Amino acid sequence: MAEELEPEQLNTYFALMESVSLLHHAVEQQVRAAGELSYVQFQLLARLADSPDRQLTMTALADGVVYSRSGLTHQAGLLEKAGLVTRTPSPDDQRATLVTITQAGVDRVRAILPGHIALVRDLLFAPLAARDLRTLGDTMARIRDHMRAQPPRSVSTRQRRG
Amino acid sequence: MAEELEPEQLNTYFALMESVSLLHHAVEQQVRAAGELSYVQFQLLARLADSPDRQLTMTALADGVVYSRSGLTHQAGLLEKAGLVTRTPSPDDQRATLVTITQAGVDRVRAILPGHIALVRDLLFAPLAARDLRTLGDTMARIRDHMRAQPPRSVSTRQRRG
DNA sequence: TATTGTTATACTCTATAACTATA
DNA sequence: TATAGTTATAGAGTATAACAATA
Repeated sequence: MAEELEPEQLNTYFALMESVSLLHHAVEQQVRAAGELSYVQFQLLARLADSPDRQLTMTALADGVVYSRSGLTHQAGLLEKAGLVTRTPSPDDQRATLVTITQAGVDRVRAILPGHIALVRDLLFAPLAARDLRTLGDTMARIRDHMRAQPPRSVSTRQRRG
Repeated sequence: MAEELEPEQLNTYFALMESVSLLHHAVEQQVRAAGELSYVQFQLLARLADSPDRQLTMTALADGVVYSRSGLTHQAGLLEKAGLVTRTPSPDDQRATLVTITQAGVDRVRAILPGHIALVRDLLFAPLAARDLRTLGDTMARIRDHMRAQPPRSVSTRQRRG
């Protein structure tokens, strides 16, 4: 087992991190300009808009987007204050909070989406052939699933999700 | 002429963003645990350690890592206060500041690197075959170069064409 | 006891604008 | 005039720990 990454691995790692950093920076600006939301807030709303009944529990909503409970509480509070979501106790589990996107929230997502899609297409997919796209999608899905399955490493903080 | 992303594009976009988000979160923790640095600080030090004469101007150092001058000034100040870099006026251009990594800075990077490499290998490369790796590296390099070449969009103006 | 979520708090990061100085 | 960098400052994001309520 090599102690180092192969040069090819290192280059791949760097290219991946820089590309996504650039992409993230660009979409962050687009989302803020088109809808006055942070990217995290946009992701939360987009998720709710795509959910059955347009609602999710806090825990389900956090999954994959946010890494601390209090962070989500904070963001949900901001979205609620802006009238984009409502929070109600869950009838199924009295501990849980159901977050529901409002019509204003749906409208906000719709206002952001066309420019967002255009930007992602131009920045991320423009230089890819159809075959590259398929391969990239397969590879990233594999990596994502692998990472999701990793038990959080020994770090002091306890991770969400179980 | 599609107004939307193909489902395959959407899935690829999501898988890419979530994978890198998970990876970023993991390496951020590793870097902090092993060397008490943020990932940005680690990137800055690693870049300096790899540079000729172990030094770069502020502008060159910022490139690709940080998106505002003041942000870099702040980070460089923290690194300097920690004794990991020094800042001196450039002899070539009196306006420029040369940032030089100290031996303590090099040692810090070396303390972080083995665990960092192991983590990236386990999280990112473990599920990839040699062929996948090569393809991913090529694709991400192409995307990165494409994004680097994009003129920064004026976010206030609507994107034209596609 | 474990889980869901909130609160309070503190800290870091980032960005904008005004500024100095050099080219 | 344009560029390199700093300062001041303000706002947003995130995480920790303590907490209450429910399972």
